[in-house]
Amino acid sequence: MLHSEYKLAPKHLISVDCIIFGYDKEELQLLLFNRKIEPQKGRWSLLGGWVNEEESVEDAARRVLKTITGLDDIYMEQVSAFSKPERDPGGRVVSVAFYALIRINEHDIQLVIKNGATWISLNKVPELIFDHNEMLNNALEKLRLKASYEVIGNQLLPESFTILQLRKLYDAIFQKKFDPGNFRKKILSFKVLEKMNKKNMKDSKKGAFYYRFKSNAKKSGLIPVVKTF
Amino acid sequence: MLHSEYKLAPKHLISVDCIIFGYDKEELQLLLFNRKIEPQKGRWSLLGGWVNEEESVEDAARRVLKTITGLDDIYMEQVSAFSKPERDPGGRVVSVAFYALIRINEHDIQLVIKNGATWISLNKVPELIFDHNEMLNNALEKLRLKASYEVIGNQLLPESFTILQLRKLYDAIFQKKFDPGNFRKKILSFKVLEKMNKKNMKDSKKGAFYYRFKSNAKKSGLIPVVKTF
DNA sequence: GCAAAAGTGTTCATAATACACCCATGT
DNA sequence: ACATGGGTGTATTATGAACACTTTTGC
Repeated sequence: MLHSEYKLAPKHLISVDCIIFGYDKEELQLLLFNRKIEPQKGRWSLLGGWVNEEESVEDAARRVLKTITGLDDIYMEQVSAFSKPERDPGGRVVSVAFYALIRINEHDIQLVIKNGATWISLNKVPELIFDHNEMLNNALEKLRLKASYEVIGNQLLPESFTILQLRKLYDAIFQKKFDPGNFRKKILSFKVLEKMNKKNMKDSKKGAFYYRFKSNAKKSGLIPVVKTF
Repeated sequence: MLHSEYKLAPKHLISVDCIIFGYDKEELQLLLFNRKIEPQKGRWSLLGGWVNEEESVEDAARRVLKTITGLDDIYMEQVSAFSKPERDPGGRVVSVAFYALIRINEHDIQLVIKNGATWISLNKVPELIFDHNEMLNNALEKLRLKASYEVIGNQLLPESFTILQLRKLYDAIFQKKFDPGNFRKKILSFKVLEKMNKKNMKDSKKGAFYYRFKSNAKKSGLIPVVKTF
């Protein structure tokens, strides 16, 4: 492109929308906002925000995530840009969607409530404004793809967790029941988890060892973690 | 977001950049532009263009692809949005990258030349302006992922092609040699190709049947076409 | 006859799947 | 005692990788 063209080119509003996933009560949860004021009062939406002059879309997403959850260093992945001219009735806005994974019990729940946000289980998600349902579906697809090829959970589960908890997370993500024995063997074969000297005595009589992600764990590349489709 | 906020929010230039892949001479080719004028004269770049007021980024990409190649209905996939504030020294521009697959012999080669574009083999790609090399790498990764999970080639090869041609395309994409027998069996097992009553007598003495993609072919989901990583 | 790709078949190693089975313990 | 998850083992099947082998035909 030419320098001279820069002044002539049209400018656009750019927003970010965040699909915020958490995990609680054996289900994937989504942080949603119920609009308190017109327009669109009472309708549900994702967390959104404008992109400022001197920031990347990633920085914008981190900024809005921080204002709502109080957390820095949230794990995020870009989903896609959404840009149909009519997607937002309020004006022509190009939005870049991100999904974020957060530990549901570590964020500032008061801050979240104050901001009018609610955790809603994935299979109870209502109709959302604009193209937010489409964004959610794209995000879920990306999350599933990621979970297929590497052991995820570090950003959704507590620091230490049992294989049962991890398996139930996978059950929730893929909406199917994984075989306990096979799942354990497969997950441990990746050698990204380390067994701790602590046992969870709450969820079973025998007690299950806690595991945590190794700090130096490398990713698996394209070796399937689970076969799901 | 609120209606009232729309007027206050900052506006940005948005561009699209296209990573245009073709296949010729047993190699993946990339359509690149050598700048004829200052600034950045002599340097190489991807095909880019501004996004207009009333069009989606996909429409913008299709539009610039059409002006350069003369083709409608080009196969495209969104790669990612690139938005570091300093990525373009000419100004703050958020760019959405797309990769496109085109049949290298079907486009208007005169139009391409007139526009100052050149096909360059993937392993001879020079340093590109801005973050265009990064865009290319992201696009290649996406293309490889796609080729891993479904039989691609419909958009890169001629309408009818031999298994040898398809295998060489895969060799080029993954920069490795696939075993002829195993590749044939695996590809045909997906049942997305149909054998034609025509033989290619050019590339072998015995002659190889031409195949083409079935028009109704369904995608494979997550069953690997080839193992590559 | 040789070379080179076409096309099929065979063998071996590895991985996924479906279970069986014993363990530990709170109730 | 028994129910429940923890954890390990195993038989069966499916898949991938390596490669042998036969076919065809232009040179």
